[in-house]
Amino acid sequence: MTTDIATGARGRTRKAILDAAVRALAQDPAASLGQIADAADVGRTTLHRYFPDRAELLAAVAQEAGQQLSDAAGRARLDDGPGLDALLRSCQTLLQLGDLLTLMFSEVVSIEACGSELGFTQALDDACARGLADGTLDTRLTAGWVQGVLWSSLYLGWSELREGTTPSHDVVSQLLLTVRKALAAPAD
Amino acid sequence: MTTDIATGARGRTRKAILDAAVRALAQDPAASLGQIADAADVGRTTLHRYFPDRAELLAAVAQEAGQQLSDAAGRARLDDGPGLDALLRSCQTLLQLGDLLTLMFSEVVSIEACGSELGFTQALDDACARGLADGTLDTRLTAGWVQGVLWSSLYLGWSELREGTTPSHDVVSQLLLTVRKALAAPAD
DNA sequence: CCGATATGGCACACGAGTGTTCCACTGGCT
DNA sequence: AGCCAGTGGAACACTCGTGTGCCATATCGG
Repeated sequence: MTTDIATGARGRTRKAILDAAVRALAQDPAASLGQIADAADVGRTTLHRYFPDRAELLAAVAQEAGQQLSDAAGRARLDDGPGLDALLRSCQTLLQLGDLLTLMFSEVVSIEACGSELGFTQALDDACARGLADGTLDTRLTAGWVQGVLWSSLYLGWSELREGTTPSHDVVSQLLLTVRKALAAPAD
Repeated sequence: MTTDIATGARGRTRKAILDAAVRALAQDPAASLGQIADAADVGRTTLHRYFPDRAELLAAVAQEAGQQLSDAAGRARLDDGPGLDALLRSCQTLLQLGDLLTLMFSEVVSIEACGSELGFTQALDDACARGLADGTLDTRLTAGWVQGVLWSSLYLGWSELREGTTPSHDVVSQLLLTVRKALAAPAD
């Protein structure tokens, strides 16, 4: 407990490196350790002191991503209410992951690898299945396709958001609108 | 004309290298020239004979992509009929680009760089504007967002297709269904 | 004040990818 | 046969990222 993972100087710089890694890798999936160290305002030596390998750094980033992912899923209350509403809520919370979304889509870290550990993937599957069963989702679509629409739309939203030219509110409203229209069961 | 770009042995191996580059770079955006040469069943020396630089190879790939892109756009007849229908047609033709889509999304090749030259970007913009004006597209959406939905859905469809687990016909039908529902103007 | 901890800079060795050069081989053509 | 374009392989030098070790410096707590 004297050297906890989040205590004092060690914890602070560790987090700084991790954050910088997410930022730098999102901007360039092949960013060198030197670039990451620079982004963290840290010497490359120090980076190696915390993460001996590039692989270990990536693993730590993946773990961090998994944590954020399951936090966002928790905030979305995936188990509550109609399936479609749960998915739309998760759109909003997942959008806050920011650069982590870029990392998942550029496959620097795999969604399955860090999401499955904490049951996130399972919760999302369940929400899709529930939505197809409770009549809120279009049954002409596969559960897998529904998830795919969610992720690709999320990526689109984050791209627009990162661009900075569209106000955050407009992005969210257009995102929710298109996803709902695309996935909702037909009126008749 | 004795040494045209597509004539005889030189043209054939050039095309083989280009195709292999698309394949290899789609699978791994950081593929080495050696890997590309292997994929083309060609010595690395030969590859350098055709494309002295890695940059030149990438430029050639981009040009090829631009050509394919504008061909697909032509087949989709972007200027004909209601805007929404034109976009749905382009979904189908663009899906045939295959690995080239992966290259565009992994930003090995930028859509703007190779698409703008041939007026493809312009034609797509026009189709979106026409759709918003003729009442086939949902006017609550931005033209930019409409294009974004098109591309991200296209990426989703190609991902499923490449996976190989879903039959081609099912992918196309789900793709067209979700895109149409997402972008179509509301019934009332 | 002093020691422990954390950090930064520097230098080194190592491997991978790249671009170049040179030479040998094969095929088709006259 | 000889010629020649096209090709493949080996060798080389160069760059860049990586991982390691060492030493000087700063900062915090006693």
